[in-house]
Amino acid sequence: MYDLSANDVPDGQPDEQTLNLGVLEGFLGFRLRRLHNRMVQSFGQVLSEFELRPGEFASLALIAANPGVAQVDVARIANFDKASVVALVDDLERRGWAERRRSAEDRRRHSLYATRAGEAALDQLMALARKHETWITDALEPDERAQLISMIDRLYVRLVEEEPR
Amino acid sequence: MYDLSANDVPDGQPDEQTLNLGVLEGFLGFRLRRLHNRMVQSFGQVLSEFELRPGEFASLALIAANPGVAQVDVARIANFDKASVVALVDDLERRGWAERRRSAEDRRRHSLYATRAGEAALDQLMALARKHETWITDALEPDERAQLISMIDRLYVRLVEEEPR
DNA sequence: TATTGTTATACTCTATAACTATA
DNA sequence: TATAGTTATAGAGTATAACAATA
Repeated sequence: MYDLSANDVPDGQPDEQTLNLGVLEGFLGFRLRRLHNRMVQSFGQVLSEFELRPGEFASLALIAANPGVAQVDVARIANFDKASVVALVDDLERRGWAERRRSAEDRRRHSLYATRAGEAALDQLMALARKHETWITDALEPDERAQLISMIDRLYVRLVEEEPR
Repeated sequence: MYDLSANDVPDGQPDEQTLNLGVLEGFLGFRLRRLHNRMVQSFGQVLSEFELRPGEFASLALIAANPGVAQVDVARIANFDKASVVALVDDLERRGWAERRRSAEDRRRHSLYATRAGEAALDQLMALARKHETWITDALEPDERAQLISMIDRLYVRLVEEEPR
């Protein structure tokens, strides 16, 4: 097993399997990038048959859960730029999984809806995604998964609400 | 404050501030991407005076903590591709913060060393980074930070060691 | 044959700015 | 004036493949 934490490798003789993390030890950003990167790769492999990007998956899920939602709100919740959502929804429409309808109340807005095909696709995708997530989070104790999500959300809210210091 | 969790928005009337996360509720990948993205942005703002990429920071820290380390080991620990490390070390050399020396034992390898200037820069960078991290993780309870890192590491090890399912 | 470092290439994700139509 | 969506563009991050030198 990889040793991913600090250790006592003497200077000048770094082991091949283990490395001293030095000042990165206890550094959240480093661990987060590393994990996120692996998860994107792994998730991509699991969904490779669909050739679906994480952003499309997330957008489809948000649209299905919030019929009539505007693009700008999808962007805000998923932390996308509104320009990125344009391309994501383009893709979803091309697949026939979602559609834009001009909002009657506010004609600047596109109300987004998942199609029947989109709902069906989401079911399939979720079955795969849930299996994948379960496999990963089996590395945690039963109650840690909810704890982890709670912590991630609190960190995210902190970053959204205030300026970096 | 943003409501980032599920709620009872009725179909067809999604609120502007809150959105139903639907199947994404409890979905780790989604939360992780959102947080990671914000942290990269925020960290970039904090270190903007250095015009330093997260990868350079991590590489410098690993090299400083492991004098003589090979590029391939930096890549493995930080989860970079070995080709990416070439560019990162190029940058560090250009700044005068690190240097390559051909290894005597294995002439395929470049042994990496932080320079005095590199050590000094790392001190400055770490002061800023630590301040930033402290500000963010103040959103957590005192013992949660260590818990979080422990969980992230266990998830990462799971992903590194086994094939996705 | 396998590994280390390198180069070249391409693709995804994201950021930004400018534009339009609507409010 | 401000907002929603769009377009165009550029940059960062990463993955892949091929190659030379070395093991």
